[in-house]
Amino acid sequence: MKKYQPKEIENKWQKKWKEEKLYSPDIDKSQNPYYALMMFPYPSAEGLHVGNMYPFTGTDIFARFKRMQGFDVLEPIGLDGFGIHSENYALKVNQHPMDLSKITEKRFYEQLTEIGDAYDWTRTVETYKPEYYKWTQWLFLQMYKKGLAYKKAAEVNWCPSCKTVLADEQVIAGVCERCGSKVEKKNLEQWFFKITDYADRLLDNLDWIDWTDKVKIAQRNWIGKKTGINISYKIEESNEEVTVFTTRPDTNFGTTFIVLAPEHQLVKKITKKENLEEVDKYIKTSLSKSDEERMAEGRTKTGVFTGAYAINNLNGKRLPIWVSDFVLGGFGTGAVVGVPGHDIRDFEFAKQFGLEIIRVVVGKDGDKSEITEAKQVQEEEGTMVNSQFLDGLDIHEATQKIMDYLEEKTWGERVTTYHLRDWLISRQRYWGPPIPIIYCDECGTVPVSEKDLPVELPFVENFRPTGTGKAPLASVEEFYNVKCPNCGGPAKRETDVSDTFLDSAWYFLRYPNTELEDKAFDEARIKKWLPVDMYIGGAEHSVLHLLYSRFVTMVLKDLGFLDFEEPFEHFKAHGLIISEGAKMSKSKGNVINPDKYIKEYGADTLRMYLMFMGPFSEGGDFRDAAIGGLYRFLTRVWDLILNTPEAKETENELKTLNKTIKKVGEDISELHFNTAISSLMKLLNILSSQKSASKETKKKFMLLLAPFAPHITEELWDMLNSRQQQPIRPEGSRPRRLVSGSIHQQSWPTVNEKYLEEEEISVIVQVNGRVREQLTINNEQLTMKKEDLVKLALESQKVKKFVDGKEIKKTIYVQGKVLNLVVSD
RNA sequence: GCUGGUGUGGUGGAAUGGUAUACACGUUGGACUUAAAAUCCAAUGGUCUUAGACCUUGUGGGUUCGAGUCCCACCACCAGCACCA
Repeated sequence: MKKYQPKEIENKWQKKWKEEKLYSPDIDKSQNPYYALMMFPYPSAEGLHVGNMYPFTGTDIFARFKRMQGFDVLEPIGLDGFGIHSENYALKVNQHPMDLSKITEKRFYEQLTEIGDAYDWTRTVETYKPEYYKWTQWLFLQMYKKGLAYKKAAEVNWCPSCKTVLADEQVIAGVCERCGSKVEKKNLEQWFFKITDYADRLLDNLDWIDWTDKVKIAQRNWIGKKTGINISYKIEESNEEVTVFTTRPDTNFGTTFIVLAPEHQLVKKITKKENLEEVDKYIKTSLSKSDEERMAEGRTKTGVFTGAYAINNLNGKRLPIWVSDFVLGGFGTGAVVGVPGHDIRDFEFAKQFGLEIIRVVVGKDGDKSEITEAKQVQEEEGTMVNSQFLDGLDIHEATQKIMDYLEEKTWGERVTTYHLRDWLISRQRYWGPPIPIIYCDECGTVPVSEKDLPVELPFVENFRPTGTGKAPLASVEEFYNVKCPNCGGPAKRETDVSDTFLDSAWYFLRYPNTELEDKAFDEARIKKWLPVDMYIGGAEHSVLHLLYSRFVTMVLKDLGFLDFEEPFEHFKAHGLIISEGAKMSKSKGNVINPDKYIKEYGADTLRMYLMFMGPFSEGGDFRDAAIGGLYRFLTRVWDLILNTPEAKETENELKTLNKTIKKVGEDISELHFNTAISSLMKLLNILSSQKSASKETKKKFMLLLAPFAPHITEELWDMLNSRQQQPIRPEGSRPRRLVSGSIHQQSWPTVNEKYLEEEEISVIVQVNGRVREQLTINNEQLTMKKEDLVKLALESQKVKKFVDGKEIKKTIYVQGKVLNLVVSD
């Protein structure tokens, strides 16, 4: 009797699958394409931990299921090895990223092989290889041609530790997404992509794409579309006007002051002589404040009076103009109206400096008194007061009415603003694709010609970031000194590299096209394989990768390269596997290595354990306490298939089997792997308790288990069918689909509806909503009248006991489910 | 502060408004064994001495014949955003 020894069988099949190219669909000839993709990973040389393994495994189960459903599944893999992440690690271990990437790649692919994922190993993508980043640079050029890539000087986020600028999306609560350092502001000239041009489309499409809701919500919030109005005020003793942006013009009769951002260009023009010194001092200190200092200040308001006044057109009220850094230069018009009665920040500011507070809204608490405390500040709801023609209106009605009024008087203009900013893509680092731009004194900014791509990243011994605002490539003369492609005169290359998120913003287009050298992608292949049918990944990329990819896809559509504008019509976010209550990280020392579990129990057990732990969309805390249970399950499966006598199938067996086929299929489709596994366990329990199973049942059980535990099922399938040796195929030919071939090329079993019907139905009998009895009725009795059923129920002593001596007031019957008798007390 | 989400046995978790605690782990008892491991069988939410009854899905209300599920309020935790006007 052969024992279940995972180690022996797993390596054997992994090798065989790879040799036979079992999971490589014919890209050009596939009739029924299905593209299943797990979000592009950026592994480090340290290897994957079980938290990393988790989403790969779930995606693989789903993809294997789709393959068995008859699709030609493309399930590719690759890695994003460029970027700060990999470079910082290289710095830490003091190795060159170019050398390190080779180690990382090897280790990563080995680990994914060991876990048994069904990747198409013939078409991998690695972002740091010139044959890939050539096309990343090509993408930059397309952006440039379309006028969507531009260079400007701006206040940008600077990470002092990574020594590079960062995109807004990469600054999390004021710290660098990668290293956690406090981010500073720096004024630098940088390349941007005009993602804001696509804000509305990025927002509107969210209505129809099938994505995990919380990710859609995060994108909506990030795009942050708001409609409001720009109102202009005349400034006393001046020809200037100040324009403010507000979403709450309804409260405009409550305006008592105006505040400008320190960098607002009007500040210098309107400040009175006697206030000039103080204002200058304030601006200097506030602009030199680091984000850290500003955060430390919290909500405490600082500010300074300019001495100037604006006039409110509505009521002629004089509004003192202040300067404060709670107003952001980069949002709206960089100026706000101060309505301290109905905006908490304005209230704090007014309190700080003793400015007037006027109530113009009464909330539902009915408080009409003077506003002296923060808790009286009404922001969300209420009725207008002290506002002339707005009095008595609900604030939302008032908002529309006054907007109409202000526009009619030409004192204001409705506008839409966004939280989304343009995507800053320059990085002053080494490990990325050089931005393909040349600067010529004569011709100005000249894009590198497409035929000259790639602009290869040279091997630079000292790749350390400089911290000067210039990239390491800026000290490599042989790199940056070039001839202008236009005039032939001396010119210099751009020495910044692009953001690694650009590498990953289009990789899904490359997978079906990896061997093409003369184009990024082939039109026919794109038509066949894209958009991605199922995309699975982490919710942490809601506003990074997922937003950028959508933007890039839209641009490529507008340029005529694609015929769709949403790359991922179905996106499901997976949960996170944490450890000891925290995300796994080397620094916390809570990383769990999968290798030891694979060694001890095998990959199949680990796969199943990870999936059984809880819902895939939730993740969970990894404790290995229960992993033995899954190993036991697989051992019992082994025993069932090989050592349990075959017999004619029983009625019960067929019923459970068909129920399980239905349940497992539905569950995998919805990524409910944990419940799919539990129903497989139930099936096993029934088969082992009856101590026999038919050959057909055994086979179907194997098929259902195959996506979860691909090795053991392949081995058992092989034994069940006493498969003959595969004929030796000519070099490079594709494996034929053989009837007795791999289990992973078989069809998913179909449900026989006949066995889903129950001929005995149990109806529960409740008295006053409490369960008292369970009646078993047959199929014909299902349609019996309520009255008859009540009679039947009353025959039961258990029911009688609770009904006797009481009046039955009401009966409710839900067919085949529940009968509730309502009796008086 | 804002926006989402979560809260169920000793543990991970399951439950289209209709038998709460499926499945698994753990624990206890038993079988096998000289013994242990492995395996198999049984029990396993709580209270009351048992038949049986009552209680139980974070807390408090509500809707309903019937609520873990729907509504309101609150508490706790998690995630994302945040001086965005």
